[in-house]
Amino acid sequence: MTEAPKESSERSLNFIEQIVEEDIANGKNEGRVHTRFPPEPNGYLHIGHAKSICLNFGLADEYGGKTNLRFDDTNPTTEDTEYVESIKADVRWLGFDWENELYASDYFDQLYDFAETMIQKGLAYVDDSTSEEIAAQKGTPTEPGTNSPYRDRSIEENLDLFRRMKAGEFPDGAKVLRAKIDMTSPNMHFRDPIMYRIKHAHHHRTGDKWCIYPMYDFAHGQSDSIEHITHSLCTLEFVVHRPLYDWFIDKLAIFPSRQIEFARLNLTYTVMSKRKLLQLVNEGHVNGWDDPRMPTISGLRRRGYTPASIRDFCDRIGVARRENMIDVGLLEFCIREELNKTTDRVMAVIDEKPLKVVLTNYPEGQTEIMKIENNPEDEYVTERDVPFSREVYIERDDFMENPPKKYFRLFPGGMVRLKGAYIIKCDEVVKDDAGEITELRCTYIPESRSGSDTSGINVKGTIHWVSVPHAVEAEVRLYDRLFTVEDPSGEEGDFKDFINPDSLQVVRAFVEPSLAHAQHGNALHGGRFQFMRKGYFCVDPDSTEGKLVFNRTVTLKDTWAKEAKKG
RNA sequence: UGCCCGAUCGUCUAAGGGUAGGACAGCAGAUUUUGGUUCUGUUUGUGGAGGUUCGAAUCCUUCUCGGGCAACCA
Repeated sequence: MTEAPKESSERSLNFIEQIVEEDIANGKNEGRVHTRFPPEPNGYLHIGHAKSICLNFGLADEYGGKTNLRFDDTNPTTEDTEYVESIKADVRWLGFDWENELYASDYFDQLYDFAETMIQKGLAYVDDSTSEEIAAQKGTPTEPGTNSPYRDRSIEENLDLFRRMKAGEFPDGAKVLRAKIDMTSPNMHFRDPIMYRIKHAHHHRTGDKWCIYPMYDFAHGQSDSIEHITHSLCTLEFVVHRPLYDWFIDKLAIFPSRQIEFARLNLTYTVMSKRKLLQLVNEGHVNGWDDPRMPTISGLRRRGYTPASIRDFCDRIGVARRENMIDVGLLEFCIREELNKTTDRVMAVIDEKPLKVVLTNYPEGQTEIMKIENNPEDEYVTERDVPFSREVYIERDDFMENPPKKYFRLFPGGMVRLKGAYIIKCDEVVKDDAGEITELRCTYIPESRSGSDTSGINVKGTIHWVSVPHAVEAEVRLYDRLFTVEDPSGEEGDFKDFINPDSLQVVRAFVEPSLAHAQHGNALHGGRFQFMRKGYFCVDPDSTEGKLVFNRTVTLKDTWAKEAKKG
């Protein structure tokens, strides 16, 4: 028996949990809950799969059950072990552990026997029609189909032919095994669906043992059944397949799993179909499956997303049967919320041409070590050393010659605090012949040192900075949404017409020296940081000792940008 | 034009005959050495029409709208 489900008074259940609790209450399957995550190993996992993974593993966890990882590998021509490995890595990275690692191909012998059983019951026949002829026989959703001329072959002939298909006597496409149901059924899937086809192809696990392979519709339901899956969760497009699965299960008299369909995840400003993602990769619109702009698990990982933030996201979006389009802002909220608590604050001036600030009254050659807190969110706040000197870089955005109202950064005659250091006052703007600002000459207020400020001066703005002689140069990759419209797939025309040309911006930055040896991966918090006032960043795997590369995971919320836009 | 799903704030998601609630987003304010965080307040919703009922988001009818189904793909 499983543990009793948690008291339902407080928590509201989603429709799947309600079904599961009803089933448990009714003593169905002895109260057992066993789910499965069934990817086809022909592509990389994306955030939509994460929803399914969290659902399946989460449900089993919640009700003391188990979850199998099962690869639906019934089509050897599109599948590969490369995908098997990436899928396993992604599921593990998300934080889940499967009960059994299984493959639909484990059941090929069993499935073959099921097929013979169907023939023997007079419920399946070998059809010599071409695929075009079969398509024509199917009719259309509004017109009934017609029977194949091979539909009434004898059981003996069907058995003989099917065995010879298995033995490799016929070329690809010469024959198929079809279920004998009803060519006039209003459900297209009941119009004598194909059960087996001939493919003389090498399978990634069974090698050359088979030259006939079952169709998904003749493998999936039975695979669930064989594994005694109690609740088989899948997406809405399989609703119309369910009666067929139930029909096979019934005719074969095997364990009936209960299929429950939910709406797949759609995210704004991206695409989620494997076909479209593959196209983006193959046509070079992105740099591979793990491009940080991709909604793939590997892309999100490289972008700096954490497993916990993705799980939290999947939790927040809920699950239902209506079509949905989730605001990508929710995903960003989830990662900000976690990174705000876990990352150290550091300073990076992200600017191709940063502004040099010279403190005219600060002694030449002097260096002070400022103690700056790492993360104010920590219960026990720690500090790090940041060198300060006569010349510092700031971002050009943090200075304006003619500031608008409510601008409280630096401007001529104005004052700001350099984070963790001194308040400075802008005395002079130096320009080159072209009129471009090359340098700011400022004075610092010696009594305003952070932590021992006796100046009595109150400034509105605090900006970040990096000491020029101590600055470490780095490459920073700034990412924006991959598409310019919320629903590129729903738009007229090709979805690729809406690719955002500015989704990747590579810029130079100068970072504080504490980051000089920042590393991808194993370092504290996976090499993730908050660049103060800019956003959350992580060290990219391209980074080396000599050349730092950071990815921007997400910006900080920027109410000033919003204000400035209002005008 | 057949069959199958579905329709609750801008976006998700609760409420399963008895006060339409939460999250994100938005807006306003407070705090802040990050225009961040945090805190407080707040705008916004049951697709239409009938019916059952003391009472309907919820049950019934019907309309409208959205999505899916015609691969030897999964």
